[in-house]
Amino acid sequence: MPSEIGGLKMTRQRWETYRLLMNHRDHPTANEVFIRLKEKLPNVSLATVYNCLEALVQHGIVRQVNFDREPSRFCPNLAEHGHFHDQRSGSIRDIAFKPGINLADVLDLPEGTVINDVELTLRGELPQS
Amino acid sequence: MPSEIGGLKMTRQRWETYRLLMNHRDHPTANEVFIRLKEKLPNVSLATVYNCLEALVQHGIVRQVNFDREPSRFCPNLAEHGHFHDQRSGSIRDIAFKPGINLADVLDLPEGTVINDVELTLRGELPQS
DNA sequence: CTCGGAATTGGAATTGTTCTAATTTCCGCC
DNA sequence: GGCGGAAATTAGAACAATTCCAATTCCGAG
Repeated sequence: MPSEIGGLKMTRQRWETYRLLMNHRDHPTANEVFIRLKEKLPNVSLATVYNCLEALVQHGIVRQVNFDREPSRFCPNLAEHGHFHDQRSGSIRDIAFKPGINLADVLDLPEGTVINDVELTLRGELPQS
Repeated sequence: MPSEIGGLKMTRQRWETYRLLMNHRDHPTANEVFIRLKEKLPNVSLATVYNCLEALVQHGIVRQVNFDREPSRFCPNLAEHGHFHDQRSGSIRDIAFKPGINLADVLDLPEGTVINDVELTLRGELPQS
């Protein structure tokens, strides 16, 4: 276990939370993380899961993704990207921008606007593959 | 009062809710709508406000806007646009796409994807004007 | 006018998240 | 190796936005 990531001191719980997100990148909710984490750390509490996720989000190590008012989901993909919720399967999939596209370039923002955070979510149906 | 809008039968409460959103387009929360609506309809209940907003959203007459896990806000601007939350003033402002830009064109989506809904939110600082 | 379905209402219930206070762990220093 | 203070973790209570529920009111067709 590294002693820190991105300036955040790693503890057992933070590290396992992070590893879990990196390992299956299926955008789990806090509660899903909690359930999975208990296999590794049987005494972990839900409060700790929230604490760890918040710490990771604050340090820019993972991103928090919100679909409407559903429970927040967590994503370790740090590249600028959106999220597509497939209404057929219920799954959530990362959506990249086309090469060379910068979101700020396609928006009609006043000169000098500072963007600190962007969230792009889509809902629809992916083609039956 | 029209008898219906977009297929939704208008009632006194739905109509006043809609008018209120159209009149000051400052992205109020359900609770803010409730407080304002009481001036016109003193006996209105918060449950009704939620019902009316839901009916309007379902019929595509207004849009529901979510910033993280904050209370939902409501917006009668139906054009495809994003929302910018100015961290300095706390205000929310509609952001149009640059002319000719279609969001689906800049995203790397599989051929045949159907998009039913898009939500784009930004957070940052608008220039001091 | 009257009946039936839809809308509205107030309050209770639900749910994801945050807070609190108590305990445990971590880490530099003796 | 033990000690002390700070930070992290824990369990459970609290909270806030929203939804549900049962009772009442409204509205339009006949």
